[in-house]
Amino acid sequence: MSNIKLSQTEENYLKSIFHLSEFGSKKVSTNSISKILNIEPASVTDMIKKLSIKKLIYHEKYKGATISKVGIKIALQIIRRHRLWEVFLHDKLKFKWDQIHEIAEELEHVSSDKLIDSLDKFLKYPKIDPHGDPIPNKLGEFNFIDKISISDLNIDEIGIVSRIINEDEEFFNLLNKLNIEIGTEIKIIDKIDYDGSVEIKINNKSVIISKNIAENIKITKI
Amino acid sequence: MSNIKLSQTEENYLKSIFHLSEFGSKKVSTNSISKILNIEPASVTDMIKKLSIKKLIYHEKYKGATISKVGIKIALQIIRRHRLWEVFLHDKLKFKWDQIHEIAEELEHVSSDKLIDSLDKFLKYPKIDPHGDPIPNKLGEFNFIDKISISDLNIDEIGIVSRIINEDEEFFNLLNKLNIEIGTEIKIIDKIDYDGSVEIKINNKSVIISKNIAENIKITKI
DNA sequence: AATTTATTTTAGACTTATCTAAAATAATTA
DNA sequence: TAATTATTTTAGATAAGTCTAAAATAAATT
Repeated sequence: MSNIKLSQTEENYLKSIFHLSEFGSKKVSTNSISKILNIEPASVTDMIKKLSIKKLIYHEKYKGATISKVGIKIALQIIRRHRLWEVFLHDKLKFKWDQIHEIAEELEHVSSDKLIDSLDKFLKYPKIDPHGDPIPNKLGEFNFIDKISISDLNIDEIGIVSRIINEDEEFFNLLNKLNIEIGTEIKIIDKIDYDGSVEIKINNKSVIISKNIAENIKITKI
Repeated sequence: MSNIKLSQTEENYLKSIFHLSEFGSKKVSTNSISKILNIEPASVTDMIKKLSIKKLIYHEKYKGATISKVGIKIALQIIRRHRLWEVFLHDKLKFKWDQIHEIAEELEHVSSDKLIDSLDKFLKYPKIDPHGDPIPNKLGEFNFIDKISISDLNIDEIGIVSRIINEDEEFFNLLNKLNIEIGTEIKIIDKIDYDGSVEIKINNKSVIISKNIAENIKITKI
């Protein structure tokens, strides 16, 4: 299998490149990696060379990087590890939704496959993490995520909250206050043309949320 | 508290020095660290200097190192993390006794205190790890471990297995075969003068074990 | 006590991952 | 399209952690 042993740093670059490439479909610029990882572009160039040599990405000078098949496969395993640990932290250790990401960033680099498969089993093979993001299985397969947000529903339509984009503590607190979590049923009461705000009903209580908030909450239409 | 953030490498050195010093009571030689960590003496000297500057150890040129109070405190926290993860791997993920050490070596470096305290709670504050070693609490306190082994008992005395020294797979398999685990009651039937072998009774079945085996099994006399 | 052996340290080099400053290339705009 | 601006790469430097070879010191042996 993916017997290429990568350093934590290489894993972090690869994961970022995968995310930026939107599942491998887009070229990724040196600058965008630089911004996401908070590392100078010159350093990014060095690592791009290194990952190219290992054939995890392809790279043409001055033209951005593309992640390879093997690269995608490895990235998905890192994401699998990250999300399984998030489930563990949230469900078992009772961490709050907004505190799990940082710790999972460290745990995801622990390299034992057996550990991850045992953890997966222990957690009963979860399909999504606490943010609603899908968890790849050991083959890298996963369910595609919902692409529509509350803003995309029409009046009187109903959706189930499936994913939270923003991972800030403030956003978490807001959702708490609104009684919104993964699985919450939301009905659209009104859409305000003026600024894109949306009036929604949750547990029979109606509130108005801003366009920005509405766009950060992905839903499955029912 | 111990807000000094150490690298994984520094943590590993400190842990080794702590173990070699026998709870801080003995001077530790450069060579002994070198052997335990499989790193050349010259490199060990460099790290000794580094840890000295941070006051985690004291060091006089050519005279060995002594671990400091602060060093001990930090070492105990690393050991706490290691052993709690071992309990998790063994009890929750159902790893075998001999497969947990290596993975715990990685997990112990994940640095969140909140993570470890939550894990401790989740595991119901265990006092010993699967090898029978004591787990320090968050203040670094722990129960002292038994210092006598099967060899130290006299004929007709009874002990409870409290700790397994040797962590090899072979030794694990042997114990499995003998039906010996932490908590097993063992009675001394005979001690063979010729080579120090010991005849013992486990669950009413009697076997003879070599001196070496007997010395690797610590017990609490009852 | 003098010599030999073992241990520890110094000196200098290498790798990984980073940086800054400058050069090369690409993209944008006037 | 020429000039300006932005992006990317190169060149050279630095810190952490390692190495080998040689020097310094300590311990053991004759």
